[in-house]
Amino acid sequence: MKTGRVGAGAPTIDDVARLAGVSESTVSRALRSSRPVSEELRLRVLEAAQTLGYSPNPHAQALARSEDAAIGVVVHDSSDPYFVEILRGMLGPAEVGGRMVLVCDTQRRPDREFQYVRHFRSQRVQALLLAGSGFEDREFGARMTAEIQAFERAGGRVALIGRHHILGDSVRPDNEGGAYEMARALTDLGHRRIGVISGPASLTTTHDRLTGLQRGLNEAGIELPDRHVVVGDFTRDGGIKGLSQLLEAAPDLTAVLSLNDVMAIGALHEARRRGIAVPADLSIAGFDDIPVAADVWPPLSTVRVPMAEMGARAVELALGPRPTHVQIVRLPTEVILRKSTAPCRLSRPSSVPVSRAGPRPGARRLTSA
Amino acid sequence: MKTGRVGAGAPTIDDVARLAGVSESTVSRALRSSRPVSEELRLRVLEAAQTLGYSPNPHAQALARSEDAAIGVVVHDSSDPYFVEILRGMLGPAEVGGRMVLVCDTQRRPDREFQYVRHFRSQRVQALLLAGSGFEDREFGARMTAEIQAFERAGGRVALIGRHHILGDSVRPDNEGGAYEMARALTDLGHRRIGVISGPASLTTTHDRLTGLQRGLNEAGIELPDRHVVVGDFTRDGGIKGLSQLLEAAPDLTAVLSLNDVMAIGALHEARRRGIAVPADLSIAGFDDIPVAADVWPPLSTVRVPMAEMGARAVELALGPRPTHVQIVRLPTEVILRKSTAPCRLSRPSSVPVSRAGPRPGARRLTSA
DNA sequence: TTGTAGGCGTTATCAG
DNA sequence: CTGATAACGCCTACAA
Repeated sequence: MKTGRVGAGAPTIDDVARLAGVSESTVSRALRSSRPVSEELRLRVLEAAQTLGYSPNPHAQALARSEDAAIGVVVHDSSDPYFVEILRGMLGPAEVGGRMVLVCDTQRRPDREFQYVRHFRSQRVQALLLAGSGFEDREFGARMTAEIQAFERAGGRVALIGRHHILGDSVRPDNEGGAYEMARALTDLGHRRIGVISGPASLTTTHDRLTGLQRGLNEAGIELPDRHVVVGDFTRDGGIKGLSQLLEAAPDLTAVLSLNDVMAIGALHEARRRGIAVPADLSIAGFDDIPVAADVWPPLSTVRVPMAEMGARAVELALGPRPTHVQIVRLPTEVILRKSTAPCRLSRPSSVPVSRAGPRPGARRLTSA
Repeated sequence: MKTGRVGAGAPTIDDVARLAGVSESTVSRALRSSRPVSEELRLRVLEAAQTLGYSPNPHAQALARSEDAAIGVVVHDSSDPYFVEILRGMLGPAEVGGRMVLVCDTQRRPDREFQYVRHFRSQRVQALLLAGSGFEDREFGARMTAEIQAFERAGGRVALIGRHHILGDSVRPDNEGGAYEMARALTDLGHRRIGVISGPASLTTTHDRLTGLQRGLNEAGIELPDRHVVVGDFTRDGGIKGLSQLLEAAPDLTAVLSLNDVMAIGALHEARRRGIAVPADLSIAGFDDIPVAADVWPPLSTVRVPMAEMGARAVELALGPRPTHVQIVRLPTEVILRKSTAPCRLSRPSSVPVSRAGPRPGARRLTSA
C-alpha cells in the first residue's frame, strides 16, 4: 500500500497511475515501452506523466533491475589534459541512449582506485572504464582483477586503457614504440647527451616509455646514465623541478625528453627562466601531444598518443558485444617534430641522415608500430 | 523474508548479518555508526563485512533515505580548460566524506542542461552545481527556477556559478569589471582600433564581458563599430575563424580582445600563420587566465578569473548551512598583462600614462572590483 | 542495546 | 493486454 505522500517532492509512478486511472505496472510498461499496452491507456499514461512532470527515480530502477544506466570512469587526474582528452573521446559514444557518465579522480592512488571501483560495482553501473596507466604493483593487480571479475560475472563490462596487471579488455597506445621512435629522432638530430624527465616509477606507462627510449638509445650506441634520469610526477611543476635537477646533475645535456607533455611545458618554462634558448641551446621533447602542445613556445616536439580515440575505443569495447576472449586494441603512436627540437649544434655530422621523412609544413611525422 | 541469493554477486547487508550472527539493523547501525552498538557486536560485524568484502548498495541507501551521497555538477564543456579548472577547485571540498562527484556535459545546450538537472533531481543528489554561464533566455530561466526550487523544497542544495536568470545561491566572477579594466589597459597602451572576438550571444558571460568592455571604451572616447565585433564559440577554432573575419572586416585593428583564452590562443595561432607579429603588429588579449595562458607564445595578457576558487566556493555554498536568504558571492577579477600586448606603435603619445602599476617581473596586475 | 516490521519507487512474475 | 504481488538492499521508527 503506497502512502501517496509526496516524499522528496517528486511525483512517483504511483501518482501517475492514479491520475491515469491504471495500475503501476501499466504505467511502467507504457513508459518503458517494454510490453505491449493498448494505445488508449498508453496515451492516458503519457499525458498523466507529462502533466505531473514525472521522471523515474533512477535509484529505484537500478535497485529493481539491479543495473544502473550509467557508466563509471576512473581517471588518475581529471585536470591533466591527457585525461581530459580521453574523456572527451569517451563522451560522445558513451552518452548515446541518455546514459550518464560518472567520472571520478583517484589522484593516482591505488587505494582510491580500488575504492572507486568497488563503489561503482556496488552501484551496478553498466560498464567501468579505467582510464590511466596501470600500476606496476602486481599484488594490487591481483586484487583488482578479483574485483573486476566479480563485476563481470554480475553482468558488468570493463575496459582498461593502458597496460595493466589486471585481466580485462584493454586499449593500449604503443608507448614503447613511440618512445623508441623519439629516441631515434633525437639521435638522428645528432644528440648524444640526452636527459629524461621520467614519471612515477609505479606506473606501467613510465616503464614502457622508458623501455622504448632505452632500446632506441642503445641501438644508437648511446648510454643513459642514472644522472641523466630524474623522476617527475607528470605535473607542470614536476617538469620545472625535473629540468633543474637535470641541469644540475648534467649541465652538458643537449636534449631532454619529458615523459609527458605537461612536464615538458614546465621544462620549457624553466629553460626560459634560466635564459636557455630552446631549441638552440637545448632541445626539449614531450610525450602525448596534448592540444596545447602546438601552442606553447616553441611548439613542442612530442609523441602523439591518440587519447581521444583511446577513450572512444574503450567505450566501444565496454558497450559492444561481449567478446569470448580478452581483447586488446593496440593503437599506434607517432613522433611529431615541431620547433622545440633541432639538430645538435655540438655534434659532428651524424652518419645517419637528419631527416627521415620528407619535409612537410609544420611538422614531420614518424609513425610508430 | 530475504532470499539470500547472491543477486548481482555482491554481498548484501543480510549476508553480513548472518555471518556475524546478528540482525540487519545491527549491521546497519554498526557500519553507519549512527546508534550505539555494543563493542563486541560492532567488532563481529566489522570483521564479517571485511571478510565478505561488503560494500553497501548506494541505490538502496539512496532509496531508503531518499538522498544520495553524491553531488551533481553540470558543465557546459568538460574539455574546456575553464571548466576543468572550476572542477579542479570543486573536487577537494566536494569529496570530503567519500562523496561522489558526478559530472555531466551539456555542450552549452539549454535542453540538455534541463534534462540533466531533472535527472540529478530524481536521483536525489545532495547538491547540484551549475557551473557555467547562464543563458540570456528568461523563459528557460523560469523553467529552471521551478525545477530547482522543487529540488530545494525536497531538501536538495543548489549553487550556481555565473550570472543566471535562475533564483539561487551563486558565485559570480566580476566579468563586467574585468572587461572594463582590460579596456582601460588596452586604451592606456594607446590602442584605439580594437576588435573583439565575442562569445555566444545567448550567454550572460558574453553579455557581461561585452558590457564592461563597452563601458571602458566609451570612457576613453572610443567607438566599437559592429564590424569590430565577431561572434565566436569559445573554442580554439572559433578564435582562428574569429581573427580571420576580424582582419577581413577591419585590417587596421591594432588590438584584439578575445572573450576567452581558448579563442585567444586560436587567434595567436592564426596571427602567426599570417605572419602577423604579436604584439609588435597586433596586440591580442584573452579572458580567464587558464593555466596554459602563461605558456603559449607570446604569453597571453588576459583577465584572471579565479576559476578554481569559484568551484570551491560553490561547493561551500551548496554544502554549508542553508542560508535564510539568497546568497551571492562576488569574486574579483584581475588584469594580467604579459607579452601578447604592447603599446600601440601607431598611436600618437596618449595623454594617459601607459602604465598604471609599477613594473613587476613577468606581469603587471590591475585588480578589478 | 538489539530485533522486528514496514517502507523507499520501480520492475518482474504470474494470474486473470 | 492488465493488475496484484513479491522482490531489489537498506534504513528507521517502534517494540522488546
